[in-house]
Amino acid sequence: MTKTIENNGITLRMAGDERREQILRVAIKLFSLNGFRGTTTKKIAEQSGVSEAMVFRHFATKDELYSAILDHKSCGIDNGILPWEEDSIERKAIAEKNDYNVFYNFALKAMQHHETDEDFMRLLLFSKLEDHELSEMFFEQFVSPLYEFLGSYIKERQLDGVFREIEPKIIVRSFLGMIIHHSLNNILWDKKRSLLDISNEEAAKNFTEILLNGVKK
Amino acid sequence: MTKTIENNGITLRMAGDERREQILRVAIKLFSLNGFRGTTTKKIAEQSGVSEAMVFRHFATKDELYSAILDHKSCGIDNGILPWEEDSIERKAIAEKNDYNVFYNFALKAMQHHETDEDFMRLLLFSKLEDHELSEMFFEQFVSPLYEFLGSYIKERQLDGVFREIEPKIIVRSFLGMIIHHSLNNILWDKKRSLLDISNEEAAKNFTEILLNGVKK
DNA sequence: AATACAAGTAAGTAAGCACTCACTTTGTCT
DNA sequence: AGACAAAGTGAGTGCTTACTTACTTGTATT
Repeated sequence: MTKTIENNGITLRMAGDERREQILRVAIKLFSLNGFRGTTTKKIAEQSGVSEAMVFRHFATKDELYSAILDHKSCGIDNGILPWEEDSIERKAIAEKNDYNVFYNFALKAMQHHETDEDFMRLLLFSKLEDHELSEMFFEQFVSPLYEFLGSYIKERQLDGVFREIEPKIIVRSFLGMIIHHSLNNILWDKKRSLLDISNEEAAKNFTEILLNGVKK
Repeated sequence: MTKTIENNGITLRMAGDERREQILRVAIKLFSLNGFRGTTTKKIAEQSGVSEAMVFRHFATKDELYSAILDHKSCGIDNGILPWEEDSIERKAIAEKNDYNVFYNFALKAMQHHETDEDFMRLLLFSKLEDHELSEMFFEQFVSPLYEFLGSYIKERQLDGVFREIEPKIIVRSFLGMIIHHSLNNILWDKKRSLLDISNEEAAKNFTEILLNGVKK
């Protein structure tokens, strides 16, 4: 077993697994900032503090390095359990049919997550534009189940006679549109919040109120 | 004056201006598909049916070619007049304070435009991620005035006592979120409409109804 | 202390990139 | 017909890229 040794604060040697993970972290950061094509293996090596040869010892090709991100960043999915399924507040709100809490809590958690993982949002956008597999995987494993989840709650509330008879998927799209577009504005287009500067709580509250008043009977 | 000559359907020689515009059109297409970094001057030359040297006769550098797009694609702005300002239906709806028509017509026109100019949406996304100037320009010349336009109508209707007292910009963001997120889904994430397959008219109708019920007193 | 193996590197290679230059072809105008 | 300018090219340039090879260094175990 090799051990990490420090000398004047500069790491000299690492165990294989540690180095592998470090290179991966650097790669994720650079891919999210500059895209796949805009990131060179040389830059990845430099920022990892090793020679380019080491990058290729751990990952046979640049493509393999990209693919390894798929395993590392599992789209926020914990061994098959989706984040809204294991959120106790969300589950309670659904059980109680507390519409406001269901949508407010979902929106807030989503926007908080976007805020703490800007890299992933940029990675997703790049992967779609540059035509890599990450976006497809995310769509199948995350977005599709999400439409199912929110859609079925809305259908339930329509049967309860509380929501108007609108195609549930359109309601889901409207709500996700508000949330995702807002996050995209904050992360990408208007980082300085010159158009609109509100807290996640305020945004979640307003989006939820507009949606619920919009679909309630 | 040179003239375009055809031989067996293959264009042999073009006037300078014609060739310049053709190269620009090809470049726009390729940049929108593969991004700036993903597009080579060789490919641009090939698809334009000329040698690489000709590309550099018309545009000194690849960067200059990108910048020329800014003049060509003026973001849908006709010498300073924004599309919603010259739309007669929109102006009529605003004069009559017909809320449904104001929002429905805006949403429909926007989504129709997105549909016919997918290239521009991809170009915008790429330009933001790859950090080019196009997105900045679009933001200042188009998005900012749009918030002003919709925001001031909403404020007016709040003073009329028809809309609830919500920060107008939040309402604008909610509405644009529905529209843009829907277009982005259609163009980028879900081209096959596997999640939701509705016409622009249906989408505009539903988004408008949800928003107006959401903000009306 | 010797060994053995993993971590690490310097210095490549071939292909691809943006960009150049010396040159040829073509249409127009006297 | 001959001169001239503009349209067009082939064969480069030097640089960067992903990836390789032959080699050195460090350390845990015997």
